Amino acid sequence: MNMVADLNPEQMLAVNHIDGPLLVLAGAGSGKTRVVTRRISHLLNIGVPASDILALTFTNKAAEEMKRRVRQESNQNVLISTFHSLGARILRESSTEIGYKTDFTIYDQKDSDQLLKNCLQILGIKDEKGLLRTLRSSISEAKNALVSPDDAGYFSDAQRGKLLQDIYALYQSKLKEYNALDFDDLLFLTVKLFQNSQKARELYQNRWSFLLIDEYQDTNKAQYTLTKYLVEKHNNLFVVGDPDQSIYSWRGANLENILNFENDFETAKVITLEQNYRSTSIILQGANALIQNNLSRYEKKLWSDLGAGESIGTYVAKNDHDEAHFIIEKIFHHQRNDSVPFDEVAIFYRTNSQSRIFEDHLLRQNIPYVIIGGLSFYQRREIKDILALLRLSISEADFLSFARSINTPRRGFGEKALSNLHDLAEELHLPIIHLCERILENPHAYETIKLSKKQKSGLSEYIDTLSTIKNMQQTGASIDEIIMTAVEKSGYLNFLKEDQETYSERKENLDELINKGLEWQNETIDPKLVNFLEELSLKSSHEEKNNPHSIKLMTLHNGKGLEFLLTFIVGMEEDLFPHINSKDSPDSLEEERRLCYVGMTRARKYLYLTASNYRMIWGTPKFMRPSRFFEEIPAEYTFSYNKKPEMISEDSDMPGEMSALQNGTAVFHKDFGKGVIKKSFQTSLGLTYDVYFFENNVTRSLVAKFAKFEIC
DNA sequence: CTGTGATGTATTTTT
DNA sequence: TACATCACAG
Repeated sequence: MNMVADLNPEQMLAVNHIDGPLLVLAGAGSGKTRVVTRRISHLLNIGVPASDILALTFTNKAAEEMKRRVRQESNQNVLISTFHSLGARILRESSTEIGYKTDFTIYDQKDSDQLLKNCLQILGIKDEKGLLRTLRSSISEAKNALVSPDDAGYFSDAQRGKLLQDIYALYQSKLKEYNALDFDDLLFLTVKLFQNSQKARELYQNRWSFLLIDEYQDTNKAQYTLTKYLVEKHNNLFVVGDPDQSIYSWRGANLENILNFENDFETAKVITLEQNYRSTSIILQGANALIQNNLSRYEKKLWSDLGAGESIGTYVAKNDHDEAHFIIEKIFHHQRNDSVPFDEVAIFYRTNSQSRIFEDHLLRQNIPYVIIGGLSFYQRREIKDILALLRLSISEADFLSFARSINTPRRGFGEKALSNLHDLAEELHLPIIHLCERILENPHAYETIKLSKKQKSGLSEYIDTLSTIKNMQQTGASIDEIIMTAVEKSGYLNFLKEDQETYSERKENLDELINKGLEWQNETIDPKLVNFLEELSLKSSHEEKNNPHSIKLMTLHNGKGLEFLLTFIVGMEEDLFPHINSKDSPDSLEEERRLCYVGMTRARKYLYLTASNYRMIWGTPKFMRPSRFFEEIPAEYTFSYNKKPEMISEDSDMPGEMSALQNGTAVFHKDFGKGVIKKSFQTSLGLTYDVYFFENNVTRSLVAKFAKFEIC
């Protein structure tokens, strides 16, 4: 194939680049991925061995896509992975150098939270409201900034700092005791490894002589340092990114990394891609106008020759249902008039919790949809329970997984029994499973542990299951068989049957896990359980079953890198987007704006921005004001679908305007059914009724001007 | 140890 | 709303 025929001059320059550092400043929709994959293909064409090349991305999705394209273009397999899985790969190879065993477990965020909770308990600190969250993010922040628990300077600020330092230290030592790493460790410890071991450094510097990095604007200090080490010898670094699309500063991303590229890498060249191949001009100009409001920014002039196109539609709805209704109407409209298929439609929102109302409406209208990201399959209880068992069969010291699985089904191990076991294991420096085995062999050898009959038989069954699983691995049983054994022999399936309500759903999920195992088994060269588990931990958002004709719902963050013919950004209200937590600092406000920019530039032809005047937040109604971002897009690019008479006038918000219905009036509500008014009163939202509904036997407070009920 | 119902408390974004 | 934690009874 001709590698350059369909490229513009700048893209061509980038693709043909071979030696030395290069930064490609690639605006939204400027063909970034194509440039990366073509450049890989070009290197392969001129004789660079595939094994010399390494490409890094932030998400699995991006890595998959790139792999697919490279395979298509050059028919070769190049190592393309996320930063985190690269870390895992390196650390497994060199685990002993950092004091871990090679089969370490990888903890996801929920696991980390649990461990952190245990640490607080050990230190006798009670888990006040936001403490756990704060600690988790502080520790994560520290690791991403390459700060160890013993780096005294960092934790200077008085008591808080000392507390943080203590907990961080304990947390880290527990991880090691359990032979487990958290997500941040995958980067942090890899950097540490390189800092401390010249041997390791050289090994990996020699392994890859060409390094490519996608979304470079989102690198944090750990990733940046890792990059520095990897390219130190050959200096062939090719990065692409767009400062305007930097949306991960809360994960430690440092915009300076991309802005300082030319200083960091002395012989660096820079190429800017400004032609957008995705969106029509009006959409692009609207997005450009918005992002111009950011002060700290490199000016870039994105342009498109795809024609002016449609105006950006805006709509401020009465309430969240009205907003959803508007969107569904538009989806049908474009399906009828422009044959826009469902899979070319995306709804973007700021927070995951916003998906629910759209799900309700889409379901009601029979529109197929998929939620991308969101609550992951692998976070479900039954999945985590089984995975805990599997992990333990590999890494026997993983107390967290032990605590999770020993009592599902109930085997009589409660808080007390667990803490006794934990203390003894710690004291004897024994992996928890080894300790259990010894106790079973010689029940009277340990004073602190007295097992009841139920506990004894339960534990011995449990250990038996584990060793069966271990045996199966050694004798090369397939992954799906192993999972099936874990589910059945452990008694877990029977345990699930106790709750008839949830049984079938949970069973289905486990079946899907088994299927996943089978698939993975078949497409992997050397299928080992450790690797399967690693992939699951690192792939938090698993791809939904291929549902080719469904519309996509996702957070704006999840939308990065994607494009859709018809795109909605919803919930564009002050305090929601921009989010309330971002309002105190100009920097984070600018990041919200970049997020909006990312969302807008996903649209190819049709873009709608919507807000709602009124929405339920945490079960209570709230008035909202349209986002400032509306005003930042010049009116010449937009078209408002609000008809004047429908707008809620300021006056109608005034209390006392409506006269109250009498108590005892029978009403009918379309969601709640028949009811009767029990009380009427004024609130800040105006006239409000307490209505008793017969169907559900509940009394609800409904604001008169929003509630959809009729008098019967 | 286990099950229950009451109570309170939090929602940004992800590898 | 929805989930985790807590108090209490069995």
